[in-house]
Amino acid sequence: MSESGAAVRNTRQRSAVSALLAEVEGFHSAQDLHAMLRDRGERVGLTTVYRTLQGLADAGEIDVMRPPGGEHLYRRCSEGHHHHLVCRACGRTVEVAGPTVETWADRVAAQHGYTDVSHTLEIFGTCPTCTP
Amino acid sequence: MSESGAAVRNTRQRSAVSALLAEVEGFHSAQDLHAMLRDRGERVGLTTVYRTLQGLADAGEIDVMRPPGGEHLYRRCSEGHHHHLVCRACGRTVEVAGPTVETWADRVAAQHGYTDVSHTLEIFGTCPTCTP
DNA sequence: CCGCGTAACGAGAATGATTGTCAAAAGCGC
DNA sequence: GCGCTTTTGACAATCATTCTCGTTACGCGG
Repeated sequence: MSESGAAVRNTRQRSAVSALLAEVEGFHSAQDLHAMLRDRGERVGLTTVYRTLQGLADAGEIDVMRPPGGEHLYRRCSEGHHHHLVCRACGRTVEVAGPTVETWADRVAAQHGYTDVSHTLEIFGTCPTCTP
Repeated sequence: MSESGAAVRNTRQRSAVSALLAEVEGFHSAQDLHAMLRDRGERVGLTTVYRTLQGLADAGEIDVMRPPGGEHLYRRCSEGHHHHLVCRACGRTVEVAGPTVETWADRVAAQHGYTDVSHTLEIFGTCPTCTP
């Protein structure tokens, strides 16, 4: 019921999604990834892609971003906590670490008595290549 | 066509939305605000609420937040640039200023050659009242 | 004060990503 | 190999937001 059993199974579809995320670069929407899998010949349902991505996100194995555009974007990222510097023209992404920010956020939250703190931070700009 | 004329008109509906935002506290969704206006007896269309909110957001008079939940939340905030510390249980919000973060973000972006930099930052936690 | 041109309004339909449903198929332990 | 349980997947449902387009009314010049 809630313990002892194999709570997570190893399925072909799950592997396919993981493998794909390991290969592609940059952020992609769920529908994007679904289309790529289909092109590869993998038969995976859209519903399953969504479910798998949510699972991976919960497990902390991938990062989720919600750009102003509206769709969720997923990406396989390096292990530690970090943030993203995204070009708003071409989408090029740079991972940046900001220990100062982490500390500051925790401190500010603590000052107000908030616990169980998390935060989201995205930086948008125009990269050198896209600058006219 | 594009100049000299009154590009923006002063309508009853626009005033109503502004007035409502001036009174309420915390973040509210567009549909939320629309319902409140209706309760007040103001006859304003949902479409107009969306349009007005977008306009105010573009003008920088209100802040927009995109919580994991999925809907856009709007709030009348203090003038300067700042961020939000939000309780994920009761929604209580604290405005916080983070000069360090601003500087850091600009510097990091500049190091990578990115220009025209902006950023979004939200801090989530559980406020003292909601802590078990 | 009156009338006109144009921006804003509003009701409903359209859009489109995400989530729910439920019968069928496939893992994993035995 | 067998059976129970999880997972899958096609399709429908949901729901916030956007679009359309005829109607309304603001603001200004006359």
